[in-house]
Amino acid sequence: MAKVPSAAISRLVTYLRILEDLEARGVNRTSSEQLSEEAQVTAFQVRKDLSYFGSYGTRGVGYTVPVLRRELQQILGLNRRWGLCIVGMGRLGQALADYPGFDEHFDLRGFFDIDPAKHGLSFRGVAVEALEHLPRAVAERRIEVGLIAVPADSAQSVADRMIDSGLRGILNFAPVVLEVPKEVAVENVDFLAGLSRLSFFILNPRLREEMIG
Amino acid sequence: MAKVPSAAISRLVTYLRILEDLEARGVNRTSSEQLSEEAQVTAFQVRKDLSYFGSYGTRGVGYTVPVLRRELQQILGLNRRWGLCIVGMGRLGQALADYPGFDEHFDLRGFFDIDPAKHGLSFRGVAVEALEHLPRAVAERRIEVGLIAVPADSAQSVADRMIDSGLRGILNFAPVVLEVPKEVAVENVDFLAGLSRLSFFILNPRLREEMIG
DNA sequence: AGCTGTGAATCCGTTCACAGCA
DNA sequence: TGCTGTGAACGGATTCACAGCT
Repeated sequence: MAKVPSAAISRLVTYLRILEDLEARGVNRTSSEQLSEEAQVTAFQVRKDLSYFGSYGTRGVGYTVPVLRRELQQILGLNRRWGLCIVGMGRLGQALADYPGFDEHFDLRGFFDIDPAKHGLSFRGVAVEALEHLPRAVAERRIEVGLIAVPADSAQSVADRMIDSGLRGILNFAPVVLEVPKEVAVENVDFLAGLSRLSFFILNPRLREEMIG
Repeated sequence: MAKVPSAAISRLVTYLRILEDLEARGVNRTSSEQLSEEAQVTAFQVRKDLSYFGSYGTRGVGYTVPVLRRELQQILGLNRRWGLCIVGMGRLGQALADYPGFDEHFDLRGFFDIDPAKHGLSFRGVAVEALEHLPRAVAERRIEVGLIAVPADSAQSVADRMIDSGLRGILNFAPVVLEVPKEVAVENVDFLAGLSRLSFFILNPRLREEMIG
């Protein structure tokens, strides 16, 4: 299964979300056409994206919602729950700690902060700890993914400690380009970058149209 | 200036951030080489990205930090502040309301929520209002960009009201694909999608390497 | 000599047309 | 017949080599 465009992975996440929604609404059968409308891509795109990983539909018929949902979960690794920790329990970290959306596929197993004033605060029944506890927590609680919610100037050092502790994936909310070894996966979720892009697109509606997006 | 890859815009945002940082540290001169290291792209990429918009450096010498910073601000529309409002003052909306990073280029001019219990709460000296006030606020306070921090199932209806109110740009934190007319710019900042991708990349380090990212 | 700026070449992702199967 | 699955064509983005200034 080599040669998958990385943008395809993002679209798989979207398809999965749509399928989970369809399934919750009791829909049993769908098609590349329907998925493409919901995801706002072409039906070609949907079929091609799926074909990188296998054949999950029935020709002449379509896809069975629970079947395709399960396959996509499997592909994305969302057929199991991942252990997650948050470093940086400022307002953003706290808001994320209480965000209900994690529950489906992720389990919050640790909160860390350098500020002693935060230690002992509790979210979802889990206490905030000193950052020094990170390595042990990662090992003992099977934490695989770390979420960085600290200011930009300490994000790199937090990332370093996460990697030293054995985390293999980092979700980075700080507006910096992290340097990490290639075996560590990083996703940047920098909403300030999104805002900055918005201003450009508002100024250049014509150009944005040409870019399709 | 037609034919700009849309990914180039994201990189310009990164370059700008690096330049602001260099300038704050008193650095006056830089090069495509230095910028490329910080942004983790190639120097070719940096020069090409800039060349879509003009020639801002000096051959044989490099770039003058404040000059290039100003040019990028101009291109991205960040040489002025944008009026911003947040709809959905749950924990995420509240955390964002207090996030200091906005200040440089954005000005929070309104908070809205459907829940009357939230009305009157105040952040940064601005009170939370009923969603019904949105159209008037947009017109009277020059609000250009709206940030959606509501649950997925009400995100589309909030987007509709934002567009009716005259907002031209939407930063969407809800995990849904919004339907908007093409003259409205949307950025999705869905961190759950980022997490879901992470799980895939952790499972497939080999494949991720092939994808470069 | 040195670093930027850019047309041309290459690479990669998306689109397409249609083959394959129910 | 109908919708999926996919090799081939296309187009857009990145890489490159070098021309252009200072």
